[in-house]
Amino acid sequence: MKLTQTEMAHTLRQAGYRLTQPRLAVLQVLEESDEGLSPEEVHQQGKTVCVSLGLVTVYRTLELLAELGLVRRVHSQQRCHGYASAGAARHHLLCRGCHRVTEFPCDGLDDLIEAVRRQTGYAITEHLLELSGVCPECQAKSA
Amino acid sequence: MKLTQTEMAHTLRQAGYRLTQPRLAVLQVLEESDEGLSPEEVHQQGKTVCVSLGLVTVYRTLELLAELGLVRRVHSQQRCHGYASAGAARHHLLCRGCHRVTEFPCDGLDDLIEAVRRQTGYAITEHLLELSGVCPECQAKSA
DNA sequence: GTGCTTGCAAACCCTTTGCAGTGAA
DNA sequence: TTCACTGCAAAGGGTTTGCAAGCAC
Repeated sequence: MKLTQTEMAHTLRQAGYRLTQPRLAVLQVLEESDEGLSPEEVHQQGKTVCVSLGLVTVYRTLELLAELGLVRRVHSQQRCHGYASAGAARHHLLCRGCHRVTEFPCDGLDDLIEAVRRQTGYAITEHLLELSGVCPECQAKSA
Repeated sequence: MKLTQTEMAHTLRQAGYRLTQPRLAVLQVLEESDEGLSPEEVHQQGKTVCVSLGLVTVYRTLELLAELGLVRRVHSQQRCHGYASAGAARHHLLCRGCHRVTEFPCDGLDDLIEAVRRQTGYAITEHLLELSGVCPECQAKSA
């Protein structure tokens, strides 16, 4: 699921924020990329969309967009501070070859979480599941 | 599963490293704590065990111990660079109240991973599953 | 026109590196 | 005794903050 500019504008407006070129640029970069990007990478690619884009603004924008749920933070062993466009799922599949980030449906997870809740007594409110491996394309390349 | 000093000494020796006071201190702190600790926290607590312990040594020791598999890196939305004593599992349950890190058995995960592999074609080599919520003790406190 | 937003520069903090003294084997 | 290890100090790099100029509304 990708977010359109219209949807984004609406979300920003509703939260009392303005729709600006830098914000559009950051979101566009994340939507056009399948990878989890670092702030630095977002800045580099964002400058092709909004020439005057500053790194500081990227940081502020990423924080804002993450707060609004328009982008999602991606943590992994390799790159700890990645950002990706927000889809519905919280489950990420990382390719260690090309760093692309894919989301996948994860039907069995709820049962699993329920089992853990029963065993431990925790009230579980969030989960983070990241699988990493090699995507079909990179497997083909290395073969 | 906790590691004893003897086991640790053996692991270090086998890899060609020396068993030193700072290394013992760092491991002891992580074993006595149920939380995922930041390098800074390990340093603070470690100084009660090894008075002269320096922060730099904590960083170097954590990296070494992680490499040897004696401690494990813990990533989460809140604290990105945490370390915890290594157990058998890779599944962590974080309490957002007291920051304790519990490990839990996760029987259904292999099936889930296999399903994702079939759907996506990825060769999945690693996984990271972190659940977070509120532990029973913290639930009781806030009640 | 108003004031939220931006970009630059500088401050900040966490982490890493260099080096001489120290202690484990 | 040897040399891996430590701790200090300083460098390094990524992130945040302050402020005047610039746009969205």
